[in-house]
Parts: sequence; structure tokens; C-alpha cells
Amino acid sequence: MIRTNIESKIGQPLTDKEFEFFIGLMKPQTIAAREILIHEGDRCTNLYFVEKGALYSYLTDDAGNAHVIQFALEDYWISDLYSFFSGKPALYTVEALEPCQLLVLSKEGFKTSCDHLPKLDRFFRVLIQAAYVNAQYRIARTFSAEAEQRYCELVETHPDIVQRVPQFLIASYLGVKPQSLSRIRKNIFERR
Amino acid sequence: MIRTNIESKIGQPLTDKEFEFFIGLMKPQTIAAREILIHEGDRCTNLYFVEKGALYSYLTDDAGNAHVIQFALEDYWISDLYSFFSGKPALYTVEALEPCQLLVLSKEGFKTSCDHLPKLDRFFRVLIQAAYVNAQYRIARTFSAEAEQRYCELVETHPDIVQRVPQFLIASYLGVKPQSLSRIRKNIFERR
DNA sequence: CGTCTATTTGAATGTACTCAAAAGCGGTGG
DNA sequence: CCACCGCTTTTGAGTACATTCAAATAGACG
Repeated sequence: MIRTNIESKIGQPLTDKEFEFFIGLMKPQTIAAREILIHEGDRCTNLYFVEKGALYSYLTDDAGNAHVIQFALEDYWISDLYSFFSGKPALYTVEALEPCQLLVLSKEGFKTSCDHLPKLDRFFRVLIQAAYVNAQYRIARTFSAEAEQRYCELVETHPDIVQRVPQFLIASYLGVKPQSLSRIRKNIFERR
Repeated sequence: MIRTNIESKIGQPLTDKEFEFFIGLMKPQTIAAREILIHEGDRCTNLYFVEKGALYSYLTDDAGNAHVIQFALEDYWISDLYSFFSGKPALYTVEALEPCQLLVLSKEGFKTSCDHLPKLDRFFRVLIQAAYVNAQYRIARTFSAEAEQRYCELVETHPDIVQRVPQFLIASYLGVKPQSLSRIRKNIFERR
């Protein structure tokens, strides 16, 4: 639910009026599994809220290898914020893992809601701040913990993601090869 | 110069009036080399602009190892944004590498400037968005490029940092041990 | 000058990697 | 409904890179 998602992030309820105004700015969209929502290099002018389904974003390096940046299940927001805010070409590709039901907020809708609803302005601030803090924490963990420990933490904190996402994408997210994650899992199971 | 720093980030000039108002909200502060500006675990209620000197932020993991998150030389902003925005204890320690001359913006000053100066509101948005994009890019590079290449890129993009910061801190920033960075550098020089 | 810290170097170890191939799983069409 | 195909996952063997432990050298600061 997008309403509770917003309310929990800002720590206060929205009035019905505020919510109606905001939701009126969003458009529903459905996409099929494997369909690409944002192409790396294209301009990304929307924010996407996941009502149903699963997506992920990734970046392709010089050697042609893909690196998973983020997963987004129900109740997550996903986009290429760099492109969205700067107007420059997107750094990432966002692709659906399953058929998805999305709510789309355009740049204009974003501006309108920030200008007219202080709570929404606050919400989006909090959203990107949280994203920033997560990114920094991920960097720190990547350097300070072995892949096995990072995998265990992911299982603890996001069991839903581990369940629904193919293992080779989890491996990419953790920064190891699929073969390595397979061995890591083997080790974990053998130890119990 | 803080004025040009802001103007370049928002892509438009500030009027003298706007700048005077903003600069009036900031307080100068000087700290000695090795002095700690923000202690991990304390609440961080300020943003710091570096007028002169050099600082860095780091995080200490469960095993007691420090991991460098960010460097800040002249014309950089530094803080623990997580703590600053959430009001929770800081995740990072910020320490001076050299004697520093700083400009301090308190949380109230931050709010006042965002409320009264749309350009400053925009500036801080851009600042954190850029920080977020950088963090994501750093994650991607960490996974897709070897330490040697990442070191070379750092030398290219931030020669000032590489010059002024001790090597073992650069190593920590790159996610390798000081011994490894020493060997990496040896390789680079031998090849030329 | 001497002490403390940073950097370099050496040798052995470990973890993740590549290449390669087998096994498992899911979806499609006959 | 089953057989086949493609893709994911697992496993094996050898390799590469960074790590650890340890010690020597170099630099900075008082």
C-alpha cells in the first residue's frame, strides 16, 4: 500500500485530501516479465512504485558484465535517480523479473506534489536520504565482511528477495560469481 | 569558495542578498590535525564546509577495523548525513587530517536556508543526490574493476586527495590492505 | 638524533576467479 | 502428458589476486 508506505516513512498520517491529491498524480502501468522499464542511456523521467511484482536495476561495465544495483519488490520505489534528477541519460537498466503492476509518478507529478504537499516533499527527501545511507552502508559491508556473511545478512533482512530472485542475480548483487555463491550456500548448509 | 561551490552546483548565480543571508547562518570553526569532528555514536547536528584543510570519515566494523567512507578537502562538504537527517547516532567518525578551517551549518540553519532560499533548497537536494549517485557508482566500480584500476581512476579524478592523504587511508578507501596498495603501486611504476 | 608510524618487501595461505562440464529445473510444443 | 530445450545451479580443477604474518626500510616529528 502506497499510503502506508509514505506515512510510515514520514512518521505521520496523510489526510484523505492529501492522499487523494497525490494519488491523482500517479498513473498505473503494467509490464510483463523480462520487459525493460528503463534502458541504460535513455532519459528516465519517472519514479515507479511497485504495487505488485518484482524488478531489479543493473549496470553494464566496460567488459559487458552486468552488476545488480537494487531489487524492488512490492512496496518499494525504483528508478534511475541520477537520470531523473539530472535529466541526463540513465546509468542503469531497470527490468521486470515478474509481471508487474506499477504506479508511475512523472517528474511534473513529483514537482507538483513536492510544491503542494509539504509531507510529500519530506517523504521524497527521506526516501533519497535512506537510499544514500543504504548505499554507503553497502560499501562499508562489502569491504568489511566476506561474501558469506553478506549473503547471510541479506537472507536475514530480505528473505523475500532471496526467495523470489534467481540466485545468479543475488550473486551479482553481492559482487561474486554465481559459482561462488553456489559454493557459499553449500558451505552454509553443510555446517548445519 | 563556498559561493562558487553553490552556484556551480545549481547552475545559476546567487544574488548578493541571498548569499549574505545564507552565509550569516554559518559559523566558522577551526580544528587541529587528528582532532575528531564527529564521533561515531554521537548525534551529528551540523553540516561542514571545508574552507581549508582535509578530513575523512570512517566506520569501524565488528572486528575493529576502520573503513574509510569519504575524504573531504577544500570546497567539499562533509558530515554524517544519516545522523543529521534522522537524528539518530552517527554511523561514522569524521576526523581532521590537517588543521582545518570550516564553516558550520546547524540543522536550524539548514532548515532556515531551505525554507527562505529556494536556490539553497535546490542546492542541498542536488548535493545529496550527487552523493547518492557517487555511492552507487562506487559500489558498481568496486565489483566491476580490480583495485589497481580503481586506484588509477582515483589518481586521475582526485590527484589532490592521493597527494595529501596517507596511503593506508587510500587503501582503506579502495577496500584493500596497505600492503596490497603498496604492491599495486609497485606494479604500476615497474610497468612504465 | 631517536622514536614512532608509515611503507615496502617476502613467503605462505586463502578466497574467489576462470574454464569446463554435469546435473537440475521449468517451460514449450508435439 | 511427456520429451526436449534452454537456462540456472552445482561441482571439479587449476589459477590469480589479495590476505596474513613477519620483518626490514623509510619518513616524519619532536
